Amino acid sequence: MSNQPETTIHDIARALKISASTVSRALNDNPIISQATRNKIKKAAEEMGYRPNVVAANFRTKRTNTIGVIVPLINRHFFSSVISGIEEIAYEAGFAVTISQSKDTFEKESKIAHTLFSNRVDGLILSIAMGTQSYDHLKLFSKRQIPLVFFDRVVDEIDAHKIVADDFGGGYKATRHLIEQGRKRIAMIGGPQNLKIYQYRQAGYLKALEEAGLQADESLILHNSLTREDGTQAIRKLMDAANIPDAVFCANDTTALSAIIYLQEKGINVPQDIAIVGFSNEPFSEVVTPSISTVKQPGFEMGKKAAVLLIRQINQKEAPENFETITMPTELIIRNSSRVI
Amino acid sequence: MSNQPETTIHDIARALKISASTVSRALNDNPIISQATRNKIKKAAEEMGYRPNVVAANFRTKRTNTIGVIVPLINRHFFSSVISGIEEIAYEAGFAVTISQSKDTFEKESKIAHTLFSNRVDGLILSIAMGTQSYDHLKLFSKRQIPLVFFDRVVDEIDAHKIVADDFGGGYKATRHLIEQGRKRIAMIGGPQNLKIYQYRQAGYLKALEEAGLQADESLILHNSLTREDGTQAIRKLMDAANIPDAVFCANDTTALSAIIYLQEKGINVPQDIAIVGFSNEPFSEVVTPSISTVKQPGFEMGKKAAVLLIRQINQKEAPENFETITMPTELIIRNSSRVI
DNA sequence: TTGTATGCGTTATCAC
DNA sequence: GTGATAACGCATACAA
Repeated sequence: MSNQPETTIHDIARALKISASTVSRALNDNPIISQATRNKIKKAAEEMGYRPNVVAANFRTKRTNTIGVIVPLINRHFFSSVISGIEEIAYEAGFAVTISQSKDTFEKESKIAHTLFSNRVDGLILSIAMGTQSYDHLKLFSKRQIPLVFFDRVVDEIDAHKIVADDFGGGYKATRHLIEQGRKRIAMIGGPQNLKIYQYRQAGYLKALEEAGLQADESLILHNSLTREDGTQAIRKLMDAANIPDAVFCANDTTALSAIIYLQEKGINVPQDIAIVGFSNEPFSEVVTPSISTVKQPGFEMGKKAAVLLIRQINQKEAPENFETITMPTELIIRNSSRVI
Repeated sequence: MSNQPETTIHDIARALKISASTVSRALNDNPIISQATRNKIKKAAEEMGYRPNVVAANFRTKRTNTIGVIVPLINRHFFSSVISGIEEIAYEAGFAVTISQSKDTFEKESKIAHTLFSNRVDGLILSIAMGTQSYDHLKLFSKRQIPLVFFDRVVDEIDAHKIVADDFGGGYKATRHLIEQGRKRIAMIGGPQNLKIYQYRQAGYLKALEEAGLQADESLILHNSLTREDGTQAIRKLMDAANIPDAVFCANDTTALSAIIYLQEKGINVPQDIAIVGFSNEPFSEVVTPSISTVKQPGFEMGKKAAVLLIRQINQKEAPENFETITMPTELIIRNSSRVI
C-alpha cells in the first residue's frame, strides 16, 4: 500500500526523450507545439496516469482559478440560489468555486476571508454577516487588488461592484399592497439597521405609508435578528400592546412564519384579522397555511451577474475606474396571508 | 493603483539581517527558535504586512489543510446540517472546507472530484449523486491514498469509512407506525434503487408489512427521483389505480408534500382518508398543514463523525487496515399527516 | 539556536 | 517547434 510517486511532466519528458517545457506546452494546448507531438504527449500522459499538480501551477502563475464565496447561511433559499448562479457562470469560465458560510458572525467571516486570501483566490463574492461592522478583513483584498463583488448585504465603505435587490421597492410594494387591502395600522418587523437591505426595506415601508397619508407609528416598528424566536417575540410584543396592528410587514419570511403561527395559536385569523407579508420567498412560504405573501428576489440572476462582473475584473487585471451598483428588480407575490378574498 | 509586491519571508529576513529559514521557523512557532527572535520576527512580519503565501507552503509540504465536500444539493436541510457538522470539526482541527454541489448529476460530481483532486485536498467527504454509477473519479482518491469518507449515499465498491443513517430502521418505524394507525393498504413512493439508502428505506417498509402479515403489493410501490413533480405524478398514479391506498410512505419529505398538496386539491382528507409519512425532516414539514410525520436523520452528528474519521485518517497518513461503516440512529417524528386523533 | 543549501512541479524567458 | 534554465515562496535536511 505504498504511496506511488506522482507522475510529473519530467517523467513524461524522460519517457518521450523530449523536454519538460514541450510537455508543459503540449498539455496546455499551446498552438506553438506541433499537432503530432501534442498528441503523442497527451497519449503518454494518459497512459502514465499523469495528473497535473495544480497547486504547483497556481504557485507558479499566481492564479488559482478559484473564486471564493462567503454567505451568511448556505441553507437559505435566497443564498443557495445566488450560489447556483455564481457556479453556473464560474463553471463555464473555468473557475472553481469555494463556498463558505459565516453563520452570520463577524468572527467566522473574518477568519474565512483571511483563509481565502491566504489561499490566493482570484476573487471574492460575498454578502456580509449581520454582525460585521469592521472591514479590515475585506480591505485586505482591495489593498492587494483582488477583485471583490458584494451582493445583497453590501458595504458602503468599500469600493467594489455591488449587486443588490430592490429592497426599497420590495418594502414599498409590500406595504402598498397591504394599504390597498384596506389596512390602516401596519406594523413592521424589521432587521438590523446596520445593514442597508433592512434600512431600505423599511424606507420603502415608510414611503408607502407616507404616500397613503398614514402616520408611521414608532411603536409599530420593531427590529431584531429575524430568527424564528425573534419573530415570535416581536409579534407577541405587538399583540400585547394597547393598539394592535391590522397588518404586519416582516423583513423576512422566517419572522412572517413565526407571526402566523403565533397568531393562529391565539385564535387570531390571518389574513382577516391581521394580514402578513414576508420577504425573500423561501420555499416554505408557498406551502404553509395560509401561504405567505412575500417579495421575491432574483437570487439566481444576482449570482450570475455577480460572477460575470467578478470574472471580468479578474481577467482585465485592472481595477475599474468606477464601480457599479446594480439593482435587480423585486417582485411582490400575493398569497393567502394578505389577500382577503 | 499599482500592485504592491508581496512581502515574503526573505524580505523580513533581509530587514532583520537574519536568515529566511529562521523567519519561516519562527512564523510557524517552531519551539527551536528562541522566544526573543520569535517575537522580533512576528513583530516585523506584522509591521511589514506579511501574509504567508499558503499556496507556496502547500506546494512545498504537499498538504493543503483543506477538506473537500461534495453534496448533491447544498440547499437540503439534511445536507446543510451535515456540512455544519463537518465545518465545526474541521475548523477546530485547522482545516478549511471547500463545499461543492453535484446537482445530483454524475457529470458535475466527476468534474468536481477531479478539480478537488487536482487542487490536492487532503481528504474528501461526499454523498454521491443519484445518477452516479461509475466510480473512477473516486478511485482516483483511493489510488493516491487520499482519505475518503462517504456519508448517507455510500458506495459499496470503494473501501472507505462510511457514515449512514439507519434508513432501514427509519423505513421500518414509519411503516409500522402507519400499521398501528390501522392502515392496511400502505403504498410507498421510493427513490432510485441504485442508491442503498432508498433500498434500505424500502426494505424497512417491506419488513414492517411482512411482520404485520400484510401482503406487499407491487402496484403500490413506485420509484422516481423524488422531486416535487415526481411526487405529484406518483400520487396521481396511485389515486388513479383501481385499488387506492389508505396510507403512503414517501422516501423523502418533498414527495410527501407533493402528495399532501395533490390530495388536498382533490378534496381527499389527510390523514383521515390517506395518511402520509415522509423522510428527512425538512424544515417545511413542521410548518405545513397538516404537518408532516417524518423520519429525522442526525445530519449534524453525521457530519461531525465523518470529519473526525477523515481527519484522523489524514493525520495518521496510513490507510486503516479495516474500514468502518457507522450507522447512526433515526427517529420517527409523528405529526398530523399520519395521526388520526 | 541559527544559517546554508536544496528542491517541490510548473511556467516563462530566452536561445537555438 | 523545441530545449535549457531560472524562478515562484516556502520548508527542511544538514551543517555549524
